[in-house]
Amino acid sequence: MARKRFDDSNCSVARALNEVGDWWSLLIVLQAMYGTRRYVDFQQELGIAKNILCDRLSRLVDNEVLAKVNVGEHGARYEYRLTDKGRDLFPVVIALRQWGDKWNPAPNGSALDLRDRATGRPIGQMHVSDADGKPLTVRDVFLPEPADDAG
Amino acid sequence: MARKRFDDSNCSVARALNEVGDWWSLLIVLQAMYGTRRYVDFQQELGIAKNILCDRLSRLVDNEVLAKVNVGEHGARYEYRLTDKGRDLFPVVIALRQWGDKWNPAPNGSALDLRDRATGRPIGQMHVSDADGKPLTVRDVFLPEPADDAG
DNA sequence: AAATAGGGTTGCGTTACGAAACCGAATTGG
DNA sequence: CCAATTCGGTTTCGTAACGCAACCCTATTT
Repeated sequence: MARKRFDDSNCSVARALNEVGDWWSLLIVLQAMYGTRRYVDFQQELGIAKNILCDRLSRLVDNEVLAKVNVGEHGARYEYRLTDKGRDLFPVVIALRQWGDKWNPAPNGSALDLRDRATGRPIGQMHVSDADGKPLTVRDVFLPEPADDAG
Repeated sequence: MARKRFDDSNCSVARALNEVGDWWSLLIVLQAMYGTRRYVDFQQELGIAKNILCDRLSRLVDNEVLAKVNVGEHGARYEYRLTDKGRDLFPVVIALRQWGDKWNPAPNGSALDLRDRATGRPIGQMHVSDADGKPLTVRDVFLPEPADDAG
């Protein structure tokens, strides 16, 4: 039986996981945010199998998270670039990173050190907040249940 | 060959995905945020196979995202409750939800409507920001590459 | 001409996933 | 007290995904 998919789910989290909810896709997006654009570079830097990389890249392109651009002068040379949709995953990736740093610190103790390129200052901790910026926890928020299906 | 795992990865995103990076785990956490605590309720509300649910629940318990509590009066009745670590996934889930709502709106057009329980006001859009709250895009931030391995 | 790099595809074995069946303890109903 | 149902799983089995290695074609470099 096919792996469950949630294209038609009423829950946007489920639909989001449908596109980037597997082991590799978010890591590829992260790597793209590091500046990686070439197939071979993704392959070497992530240590991912080539067929899996092909599959994930084309799926991300299908979902318009990445754009495949032919940059070859004579023949074909491709770049996979983040789209606006892909760049919009930035908060997701950073939230995951901060969670991982907090609860599963690196074995070697190296800390998160993301900084504003312009000012050199570290980025702030992400939080859910109301319109005024007041932080909200899961208990403060009313989460309407989805209508009927998964998630 | 075994599915690649990233327990020892130098990248906190990879380590985070190691714990909640599969199809179901985040949906289970989300469901727990909705208030679900019982095995059967997870099973029915998510439509997940029982063996997969068992596996994911015990893995989430192992990773201390959920806590398994025996609430039985006479015999054994269990509840799976979010830990602090699990509740800390709130920004991740909300960021994913907002991304999904923006780029893959629900087929039926129903919008996100998360509100502060106290004030009744909707929650704000999540963003990466500097210490003063100034929003930062992926281009504004210097992302140090991990030392050597995946992600 | 040979070697190398880029961007894949194909085969094959192992692992994970999903559905359904089954199971023992606990609870509920009569 | 007995039967049926609920709870929280485990087992079995077929399919899908993953990971590796090998191969392939084109283009560039030596």
